Amino acid sequence: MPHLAFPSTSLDGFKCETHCAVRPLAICGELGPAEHEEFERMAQHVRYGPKEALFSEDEVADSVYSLIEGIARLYKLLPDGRRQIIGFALPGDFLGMAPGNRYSFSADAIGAVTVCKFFRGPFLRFIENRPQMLLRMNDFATRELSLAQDQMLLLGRRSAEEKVAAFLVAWRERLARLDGVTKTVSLPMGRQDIADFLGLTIETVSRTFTKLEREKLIVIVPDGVRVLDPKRFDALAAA
Amino acid sequence: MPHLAFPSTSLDGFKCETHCAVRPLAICGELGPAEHEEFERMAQHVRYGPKEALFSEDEVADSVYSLIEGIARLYKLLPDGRRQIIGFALPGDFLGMAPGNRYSFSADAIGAVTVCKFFRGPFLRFIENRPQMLLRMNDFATRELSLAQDQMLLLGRRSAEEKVAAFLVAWRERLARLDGVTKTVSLPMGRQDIADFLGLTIETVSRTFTKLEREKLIVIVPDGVRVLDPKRFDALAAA
DNA sequence: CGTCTGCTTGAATGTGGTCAACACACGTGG
DNA sequence: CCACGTGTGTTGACCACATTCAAGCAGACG
Repeated sequence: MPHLAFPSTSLDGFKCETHCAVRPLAICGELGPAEHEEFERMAQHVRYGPKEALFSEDEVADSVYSLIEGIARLYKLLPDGRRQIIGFALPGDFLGMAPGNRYSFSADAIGAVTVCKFFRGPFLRFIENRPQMLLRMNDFATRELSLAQDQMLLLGRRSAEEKVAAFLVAWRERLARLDGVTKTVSLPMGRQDIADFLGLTIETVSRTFTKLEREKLIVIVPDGVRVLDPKRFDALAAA
Repeated sequence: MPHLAFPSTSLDGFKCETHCAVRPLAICGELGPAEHEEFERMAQHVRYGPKEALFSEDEVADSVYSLIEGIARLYKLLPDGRRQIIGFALPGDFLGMAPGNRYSFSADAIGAVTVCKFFRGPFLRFIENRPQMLLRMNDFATRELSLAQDQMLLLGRRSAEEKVAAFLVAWRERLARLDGVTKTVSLPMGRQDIADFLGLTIETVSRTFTKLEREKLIVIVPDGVRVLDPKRFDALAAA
């Protein structure tokens, strides 16, 4: 068993109004003060340590989650252990909607993670007569779907080098939404995670990073890369 | 230019109430008689011939579509022409929701196709105060997303043989929702389409079909396959 | 007939995978 | 302090699976 740094705990002192930097991006971003108050009362704020599971595939989906802080990996497994990471969740992302009554994938924390957790029943009752919330849910789902389709194109039709380049470009853009544009792209996930996201092996990912560095496109730094030639880089990753 | 068998035409005589066999599965499946009447008045019924485009990636997304009859392929292209089919749309499927104001993929008819076409503006106005419709849209999006995630697992982590087997199993299940369970799976799409859906080449798909036939798992018939050993077959495709 | 188009088959090639060794940064405990 | 773990990432040599390139076949249609 991997060590679980600290177990999930409810944080009573945590108030979304004051702490939640990603509020405008999150599912609750457009609620008025009164409604947000009510919404907030349904929420449980929960922390997870590195590698701790938020939920697992095939579990009964009793909760939905709004990620506030940290990064989670979302993945599916084959019976023999092969893993495909279907996405990385960032602050503001909404997790846990399932087509049936069970989760269709697993999610666990990469570093330390904080979420707003809602029980499915109350959550659904809250949104079911609020068209604004439903529209926002639709936007989220549509955006997720579009990202998934981009990823299908990547997985099915791009070479290893294109996969890595496209990943770095896309990841940089997602981080830019939160932190603003930077030249140094931080990569909180490990090489194995990147490999499982891109449908490659860890060795190929490692080799490709080195190759991109030899070609003077990036510099590898601790927990990230620095992009040297954004122009040429975007071209490699071009859609 | 590929020949366009017959141009899209509006069918005034077509009434959804009488003809639309997939009504219960479609987006409009839960509308009451009065609301459905209003909904129907916004719809344009349009037919497309083989290979005709319903819409294309990057076009302004002015319409949404409910597929009534026939099959469409949904795909994305890379600048150099590589294609990834992201899905096949069947009767009852809902198409054309985009994250921005442009389509994020292209769709064209495989055989003859009939759709209900709605202009985006009126459609959004119709649903925006109907939580029931919004919930249904959410269900559709969630289901699509889940399929997309399954496909990512397939594209990233399965071998050619597993891809083909999984595709046939999944396709058979989707057809079963419409036509009921059958041993003969009809494949209206060509080998190239299957290849572009599975992230393979046409040669590999063809070889794999032959291999599965040699192994007495399937028999290849005109425009489809007959599944001989469902047990062993499902095992190959196992999630 | 001849010419399409779609599909299959064969042989050669190459990209990414597998297996193995090694480097390096962390611990922890002697 | 160093020896010794472990986990993570890099690199090399070899190999296999799927691709590429090329040819051939069957059916549809003029």
